[in-house]
Amino acid sequence: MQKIDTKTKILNAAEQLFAERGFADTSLRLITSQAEVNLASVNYHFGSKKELIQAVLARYLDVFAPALESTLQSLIDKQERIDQIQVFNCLIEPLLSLDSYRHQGTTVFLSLLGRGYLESQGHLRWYIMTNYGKVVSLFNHVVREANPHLSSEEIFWRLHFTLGSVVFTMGSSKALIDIAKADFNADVDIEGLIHRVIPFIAAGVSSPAK
Amino acid sequence: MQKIDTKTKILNAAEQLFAERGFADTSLRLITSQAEVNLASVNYHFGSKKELIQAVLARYLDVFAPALESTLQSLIDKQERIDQIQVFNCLIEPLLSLDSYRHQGTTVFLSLLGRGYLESQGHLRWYIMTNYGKVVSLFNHVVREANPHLSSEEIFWRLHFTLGSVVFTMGSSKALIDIAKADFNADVDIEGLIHRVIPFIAAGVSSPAK
DNA sequence: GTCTATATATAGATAGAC
DNA sequence: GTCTATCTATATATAGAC
Repeated sequence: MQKIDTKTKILNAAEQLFAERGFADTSLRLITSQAEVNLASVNYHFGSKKELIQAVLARYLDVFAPALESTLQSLIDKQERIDQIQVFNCLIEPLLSLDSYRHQGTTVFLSLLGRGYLESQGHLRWYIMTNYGKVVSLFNHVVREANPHLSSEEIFWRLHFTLGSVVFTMGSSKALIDIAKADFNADVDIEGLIHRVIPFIAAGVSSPAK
Repeated sequence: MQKIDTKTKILNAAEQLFAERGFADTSLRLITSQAEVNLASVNYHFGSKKELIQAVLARYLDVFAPALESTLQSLIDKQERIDQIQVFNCLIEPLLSLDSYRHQGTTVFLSLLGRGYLESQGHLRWYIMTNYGKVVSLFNHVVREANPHLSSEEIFWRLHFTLGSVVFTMGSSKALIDIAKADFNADVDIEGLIHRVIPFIAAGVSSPAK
């Protein structure tokens, strides 16, 4: 049994609860009792609940953003002509590697991302563009290369439709996986879900302009 | 100036605030001050915040569900072979008619739906299936007819991806429309957004099975 | 049905002993 | 760094006068 410091215990408990219940519905008392630490330690280590939320997200983004940048750069370096499906395949490994980084890391990260967008009234979007704008731009650029028939604006919208599919599904993935088990006797895990959603969004993004 | 009763004033204020800020972040005090009614009237008319949330959703679902059922039934009656894009076109009129039913009704409804799914930990899903299960099943049935190459399970997942695209985009539509204006000098309204998302989800849903 | 006043619970945050 | 105890604000909900 390794010793985990208080700061990490708080982050671990907070990310699970935030992902499951959302930010507003998760009190500091719930987090600290789950983490088995003292209530006051949250403010000591993080200053406020808002800063705790940022720290939880940053821990994932600091792993995910460089990983995605790396797979995208490999794709760019490898060949001239970039194929649509390859672009989205670039997401798979960085997303799934979060599952070995943290228990259920992929689901947690995507849930947090979705909740952050919907609950924070735009603050998260600003935070991500400010701190991780480089890889967002790179992803945009590569999608554009793969879809020369689409305008920047059309790509802007379609990438948001994509984001919606992914974060909404992952945000309810626990419930959906249970339903799939009950109704279809199907065992789906997060990896299976990602492999289902990639063809869906790839087809949507590269569909002919209206 | 027509006279609006207290109950309706509360519903009108609540739906706007719930759609913009989410359920947990919207207090009864905020609702009643916006509605210019007394705080105690919420409990008098609705019993509790939870029942108010249900009433807000029910007001939309009671309009939307029969309208969708009607357009789907027309499609079934009209012809033998059902085309994929026609199925999703069945959504357009029932969704847009909410905009004349209530100010920004389409956006509000889809925001509430998305937030309900993500914030209520499955209660809303149960509520919808219990009270409006008939039209959900009908929609599922028609999608299946239009996509005989897909299994029920595959359709189950793809319709959730679809739902995610729609509710996530609409839930942030105000911010996204602002960004589109700033970055692309594009004027997009809710109708334009729906006409953008329909081809996206239609392509995704009917894409070849993996 | 609508109001004031208040009961009751819970939230985030902090002071100060150890 | 960690604890107990507590401050302060705000939440939902209700009792009872009008």
